[in-house]
Amino acid sequence: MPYDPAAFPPFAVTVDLVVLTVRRHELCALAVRRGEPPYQGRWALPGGFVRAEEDLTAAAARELNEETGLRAHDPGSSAAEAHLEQLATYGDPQRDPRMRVVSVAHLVLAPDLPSPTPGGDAHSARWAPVDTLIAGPGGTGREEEQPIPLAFDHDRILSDGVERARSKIEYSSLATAFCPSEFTVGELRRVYEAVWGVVLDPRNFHRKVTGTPGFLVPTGGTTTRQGGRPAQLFRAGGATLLNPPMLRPEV
Amino acid sequence: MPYDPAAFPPFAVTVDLVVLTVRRHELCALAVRRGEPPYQGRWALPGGFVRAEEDLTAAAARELNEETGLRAHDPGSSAAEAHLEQLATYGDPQRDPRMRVVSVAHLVLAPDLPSPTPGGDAHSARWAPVDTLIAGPGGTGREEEQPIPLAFDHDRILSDGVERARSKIEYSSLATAFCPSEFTVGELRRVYEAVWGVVLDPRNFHRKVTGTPGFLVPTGGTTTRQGGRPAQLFRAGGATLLNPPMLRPEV
DNA sequence: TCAATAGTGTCTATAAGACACTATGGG
DNA sequence: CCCATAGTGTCTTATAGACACTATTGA
Repeated sequence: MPYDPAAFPPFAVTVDLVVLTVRRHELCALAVRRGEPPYQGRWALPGGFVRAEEDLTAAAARELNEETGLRAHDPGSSAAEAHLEQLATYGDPQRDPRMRVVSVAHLVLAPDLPSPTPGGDAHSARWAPVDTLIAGPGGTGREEEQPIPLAFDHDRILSDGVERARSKIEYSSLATAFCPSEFTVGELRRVYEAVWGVVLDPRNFHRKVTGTPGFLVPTGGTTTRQGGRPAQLFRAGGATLLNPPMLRPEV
Repeated sequence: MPYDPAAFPPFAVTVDLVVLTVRRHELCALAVRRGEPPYQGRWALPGGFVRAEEDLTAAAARELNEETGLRAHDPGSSAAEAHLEQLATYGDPQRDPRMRVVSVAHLVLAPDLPSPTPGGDAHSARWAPVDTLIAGPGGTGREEEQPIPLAFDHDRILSDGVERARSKIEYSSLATAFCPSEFTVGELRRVYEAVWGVVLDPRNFHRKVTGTPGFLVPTGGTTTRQGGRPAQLFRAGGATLLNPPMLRPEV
């Protein structure tokens, strides 16, 4: 196992971001339009090179802030917060036609942003329902149309990120990362329904989440922003792992 | 977002392997002794550079075969099989004092090998109980001694790999990857007990695993290699996800 | 008034945990 | 014989899912 620093093959290392949010009861991902070849004009995931003295997580957080203005889970910051975690690394030798690029993909779960178009240098960025970006498990995209594939291997990265988010809200309290800092049980339920693409029983859901210690902390306030009877407002509690988990309906 | 191929900072990319097995009722990991600086003489995880035209998974499988002779889940091969999956990527700028190295760690779950010392070019390799390599959650290693830290950030990589294995056997049938091709329910239970470090009720365990469709397929044979009444032999079934999952006792 | 959502209670089926009991080999 | 492990059955308790019912707002 000779470990010769001079003989290593050179790689470029990038970070790509799967940024997910829930808008209008739909799971949406952030996509940017490529302005140059390869894949010019196609939609892609945001991302960029890791700098020479930069940690991988720091690079992902920097790209996220440049694209959306979000800060990655930075307590005490005035900027909006989002959950950031490493997703997986993609390094097929052919994934970029120009050179050997290894991309460390990260997953971001963000609350619905007030500004529909993110700021920063991403002038041609949009939130797109994931169904319009990638084909669903049934093999068909929304409205019976096949979506135009994303650039590079970003279809696969996005699919992996969506599946990670879908499974992770089962056994963790991460679904609250899609909500504003104060939210109602009904709003949290609509997050689950949008991410999983199912309909949940409001009464059993209420009993489940309010009965799990540490999941939700009541703030004392109420809101009628969803219409109907005023609902209690909650903040995310300290619990990160849910035991027993939320059960995703199947079949 | 300028994407200039000529301006990227050069990285070295390696794969590191967390190879786990169960030997004598203990969860063990493969460790190799470093023969050169840095960290000369210290134990480390096996690994090596990704070649210029090699996929990440292929590089991990190659390193695994060089170190242990195992093949990664290659049906139809005569060599022993093991489960291989990507674990996570580690890229702290300071993790290797010589240069910027990004390591894509992989997790391997292997059955107990007949040869106690793996072959290949790893003359100073050993299977070590994970408790003797890293401190447990209580902050103490086995026998009240603090283990000597592994080279680089391999303590953290090994911890992450062990935790991944512990949680993954809850909701998947991956525990069978630690078993030979034919095994008994009792042998599978001892795998769970070794990986989780707990004692499970043999009767409830038997009812649970034999009642989960697709988990185990009886081969018709029996064995008395564990002593006592002859036990049925099983092969791993086609199911990969267990629903409902195995429950890890807590507290 | 009605429409909408919030929230509670009750029943049933499923499954986990505890544990008594029987079965079948080897020394 | 005893001892080990394999395998089955039974009881209790926790909880998911279905769903009846009440509560509180705005239009």
